[in-house]
Amino acid sequence: MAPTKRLTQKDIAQLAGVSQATVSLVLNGTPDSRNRIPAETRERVEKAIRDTGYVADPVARRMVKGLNRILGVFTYEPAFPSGQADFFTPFLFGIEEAAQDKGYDLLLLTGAGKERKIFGENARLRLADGCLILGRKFDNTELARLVAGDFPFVAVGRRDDAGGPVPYVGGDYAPATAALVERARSLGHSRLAYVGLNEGAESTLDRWYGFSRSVGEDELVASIFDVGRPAGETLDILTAAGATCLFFTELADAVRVEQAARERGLSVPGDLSIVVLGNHIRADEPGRRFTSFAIPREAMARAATEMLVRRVEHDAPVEQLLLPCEPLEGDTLGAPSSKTKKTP
Amino acid sequence: MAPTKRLTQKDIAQLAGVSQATVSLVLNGTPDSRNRIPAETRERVEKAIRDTGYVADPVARRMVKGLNRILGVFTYEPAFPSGQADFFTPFLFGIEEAAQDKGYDLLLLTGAGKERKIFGENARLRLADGCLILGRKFDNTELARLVAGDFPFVAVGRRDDAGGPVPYVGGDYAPATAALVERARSLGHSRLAYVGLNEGAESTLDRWYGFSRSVGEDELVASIFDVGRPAGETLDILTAAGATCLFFTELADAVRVEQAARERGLSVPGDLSIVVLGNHIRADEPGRRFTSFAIPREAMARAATEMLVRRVEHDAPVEQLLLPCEPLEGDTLGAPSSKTKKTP
DNA sequence: TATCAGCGCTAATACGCATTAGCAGCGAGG
DNA sequence: CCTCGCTGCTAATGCGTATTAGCGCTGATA
Repeated sequence: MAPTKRLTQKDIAQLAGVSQATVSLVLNGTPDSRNRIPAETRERVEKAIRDTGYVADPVARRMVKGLNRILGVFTYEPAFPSGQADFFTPFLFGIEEAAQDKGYDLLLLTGAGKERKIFGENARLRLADGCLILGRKFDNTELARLVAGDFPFVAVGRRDDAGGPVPYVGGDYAPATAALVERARSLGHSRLAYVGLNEGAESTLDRWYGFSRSVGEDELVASIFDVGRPAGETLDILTAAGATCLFFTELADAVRVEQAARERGLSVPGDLSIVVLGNHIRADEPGRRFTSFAIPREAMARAATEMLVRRVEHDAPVEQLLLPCEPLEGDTLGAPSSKTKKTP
Repeated sequence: MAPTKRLTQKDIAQLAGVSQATVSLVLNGTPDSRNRIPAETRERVEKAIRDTGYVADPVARRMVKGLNRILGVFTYEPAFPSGQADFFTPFLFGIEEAAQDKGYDLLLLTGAGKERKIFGENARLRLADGCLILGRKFDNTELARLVAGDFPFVAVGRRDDAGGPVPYVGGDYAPATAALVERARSLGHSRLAYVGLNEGAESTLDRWYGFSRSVGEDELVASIFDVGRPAGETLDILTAAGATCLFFTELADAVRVEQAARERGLSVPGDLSIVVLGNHIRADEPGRRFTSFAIPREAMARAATEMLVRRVEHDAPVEQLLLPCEPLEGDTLGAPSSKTKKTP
């Protein structure tokens, strides 16, 4: 049996006793052409539309021209992870909210059956008027192609140039990181350590730059440019170097090191301060509240959506926006004690 | 900057010195029609395609095929709540997974700007090929209209008839509830109590029916057909009635009553057993693990998506599917003690 | 030699919509 | 009486593709 037939303008036209063209005019005629259709006729058409719930086929509409009031959302990883921390949820919430405000629906590109690629067999993306791109890790080739092309898009999260400026809304990690360094310094810390990658994604780089630029030559007593190392080993290195305040890019590392420290009888922040660069999802678990800064995910997503709408509707120029990250007090940063100045 | 004109099959045809139809046949002819194009010609066409990097316009492609490969997702509440428990996430995950499998994208209906209604000013629903409907609470008028219409849809969660059978995938709460009652009975409980609504949503009714049908006349010693009542009051009533095992539909009620019980020196499940009818999101918090049953949300969503695809593609008949809910052992159901048989 | 069956390809059409040109009717102005 | 312009609509077209019907040709068969 054939799939259910879609309702078309022809059907509406028949119901209202007019031509297909008239239906189209009623739906989206310019003020001048619309004026030429008397209220009586218009109402007949509108009634037929209301009765049937007809909506113009986005595909046909897109073909002939113009906008669908649909924003594409492309995620490099599945948008709704089953396990634990859901990275995308706050972003999606912000996007949904802004899209609803602006009167757009969202098209979630699923990566249909295969690996997630924007440009695949099917540039299905193009059904939407424009597209938001999310993901921990972007494919730079694709990004360059997007930049080169003329399809409106906005990245959530700062992205480096890819053959041209990338429109984005990101978090301003560098100053937020610097502010935390300053705060540690003002509490009396002068022996700092950094644990995290110093290369890779832009968000990672920003943290490292923000840190390294605000830290004095002799303040940085140890760096571990790696993540996921055994906590004991990490702690050995850092305490041997006499660090009094540890900066982590990864919450997981911080959690483990904090635990290891306690097991060795070191109190946090009494004997050792710990700072995490950026709040991570589900950091709001019972127990420790790490000193950190807030990543305004929802606000980023809203701003990105609004930026995209500007680009779609008014062909606005490329914008790049970094939103400030407020410091999170937490309870893992305090004044240094003399006890940790030397390895026990 | 003038948008680069999109490359079309006509361009390729010109380059290869053939007709547009030939290009299309080379790209996606059936084995029989393809055979009729000699290798020499095919290669000329393919070379032109390689040289130019031509890709068929997905929009035109979908247009002629009549299928958009888009599934609508309508939620009666915002899909991504910022606060606390996110009801929809597991559903959305299942939907995304199944849609990706089947090669569909998802259109999140935001209810563009206004109150969420399927049939509103803007019945954008029909943008998609079919639609999944989620929500704690449905609008029955709208449901009836959907049933009467010919737009393919599937509800996630059982829904009663609305002028006709509603296609759905739900959780089979009644037997799961009955199984928990049976389990309590086999542990020796003979004085049971029920706390929750006995009217309203189908999911609520199912629990009550499953409970009331499997409970003997004299086993049910107390019922509170309400939710959100003060815990102390609830506990007073139930213990006065001599109940040894309490069944809750709402996790929140159970949590508060359990706490109240402990404050009165009653141990759970030592002195009082508590059962929650259905696992709720974030029930996996530290502390108590209530005895309950698992609602297979992801599986429900996957099944619903697949059902919808069947309806969209093959005009399959209405199906109604209930998925089993596995019991969750938990630690709040144990053998009754004599201590609770009378109010202290 | 007339016929006919492939072969290799193309013209034509449909998909659903937006848009433009323009038709029929009518009252007003000349 | 003949335009002219306005009103209220419709026919026709094009978007880029998939698909079908069918054309002209060649070589084999009757």
